[in-house]
Amino acid sequence: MIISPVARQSVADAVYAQLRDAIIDDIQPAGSTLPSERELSEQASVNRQAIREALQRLREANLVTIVHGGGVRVRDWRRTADLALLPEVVVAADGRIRPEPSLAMLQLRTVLGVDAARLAAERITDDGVATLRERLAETVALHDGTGNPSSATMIGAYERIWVAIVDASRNIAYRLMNNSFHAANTQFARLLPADDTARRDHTEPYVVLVDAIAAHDPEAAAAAASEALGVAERVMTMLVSNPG
Amino acid sequence: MIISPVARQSVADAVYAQLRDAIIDDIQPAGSTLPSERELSEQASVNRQAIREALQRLREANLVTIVHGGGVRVRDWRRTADLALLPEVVVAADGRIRPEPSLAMLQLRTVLGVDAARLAAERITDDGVATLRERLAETVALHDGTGNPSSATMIGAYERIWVAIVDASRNIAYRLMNNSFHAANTQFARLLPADDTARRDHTEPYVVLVDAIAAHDPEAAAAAASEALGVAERVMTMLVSNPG
DNA sequence: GTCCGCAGGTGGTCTGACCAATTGATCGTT
DNA sequence: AACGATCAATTGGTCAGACCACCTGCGGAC
Repeated sequence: MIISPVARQSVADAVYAQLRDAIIDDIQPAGSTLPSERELSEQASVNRQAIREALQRLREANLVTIVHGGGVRVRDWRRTADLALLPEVVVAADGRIRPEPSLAMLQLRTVLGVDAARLAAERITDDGVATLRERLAETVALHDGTGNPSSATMIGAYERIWVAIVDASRNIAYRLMNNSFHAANTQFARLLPADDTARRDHTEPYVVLVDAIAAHDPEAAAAAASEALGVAERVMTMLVSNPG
Repeated sequence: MIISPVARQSVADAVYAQLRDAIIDDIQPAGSTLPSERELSEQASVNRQAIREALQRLREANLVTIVHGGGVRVRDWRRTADLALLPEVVVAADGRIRPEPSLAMLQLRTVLGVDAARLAAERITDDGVATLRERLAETVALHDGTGNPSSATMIGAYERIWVAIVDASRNIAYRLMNNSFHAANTQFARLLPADDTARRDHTEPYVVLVDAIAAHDPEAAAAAASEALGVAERVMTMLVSNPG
């Protein structure tokens, strides 16, 4: 038997997660003031330093403002937080997937992916094409093989194709954005049922996509990307809308 | 005379900024190990707690991995950091604008803006239209007025139009993304020359854009958004390419 | 009534200690 | 010599208590 590694989270991590979820879930509404550091440390039975680390991270995430001598105020995260919060938003505190933000994310991913593919077709180098074909071959092999890859393995394989595409687009903003999606996808992979449609073969549109990019055909690449991501979007939409 | 408020930053903030810039600038390359907390605190002549807060924030930003008893390793931020880092990337440690990431960001903003406009045209409510027209009127008034608004004021006015559009698109991912752009724009506003083209009147395409969204015409809205953002992109491209 | 000043509360910094995990050298066994 | 168990040094994690810097609001002086 294989046991999964124990998730060790520090005290500060736990405090941070609690406060973050309370803010996202509007339990601690925007504009309200958090208890003082000393009070929080007493409530949580932890040292004040741990509280401080958590609060500073909340500030980094633009979830609160901290005023020296004043206090800690909750901000309206919808108006201040950035995309880094998305992976936390798509999963509720109780571990369930939130349908609405999830679909919003998939929509954004499609738009970005289509344009990244277009850009990649314009800018890709010979080395980039080689890498891309390699990633595609690995993904196809996973489906053809006699093994029984997990859905997380499959999602990872498709993600690596996209990493290669975004790399080829030579746009650091697209790159960072793709990293945000990766974090959110990791959340999904943990939660989706083990035997789901993610393991079915969706490689056909990717073959077309890679060929279009390699041929330096931006419009064809965009169309193929739209197709490839549209499939994923529909699958995920279904899974998210009626879980289980 | 009016003096600008002094930027008070805590020691932990200063440490964080230093380490972050060292990582982004590859002075502390990916894979390398940072000095121990005790050593850093000695080097910087600050408390170990301040060092810890900075390191935890670096971890939050996916710039380093921390292993209990192991050490602090620098990650490849291009592959791990998310869009929240973009505002830090567009401005170098010495305060100068980095052209390449800046153009990448503007490109991404155009793609997202066009799609947000399309979505807004489909989903906007009557209340949303009213808010949008109000924001537009405020921006137009700034140009028509006899006052002499700063470029920061103008940038803020255009940003509020976009906030209204993104709100109307009812997509939380687009919303968070727009917040990331706002942070980056704030950086720009601080650095751009006081008397620049940002203060010129760019409202015409926005009038068309708002009308198209109000008329629930997605394609016209997308075209107008492309026009409006294209202008901004060209202006910024010029400013960024040959500063001063 | 208005204004000033002070006291109490809040975040920011510091010191020093101990706990927990990793690492690598050491030493013994095979 | 190769391997493995052991242990000490190193590093991150937590804790306690103190003091400084800043903000706020109450109360007294005017």
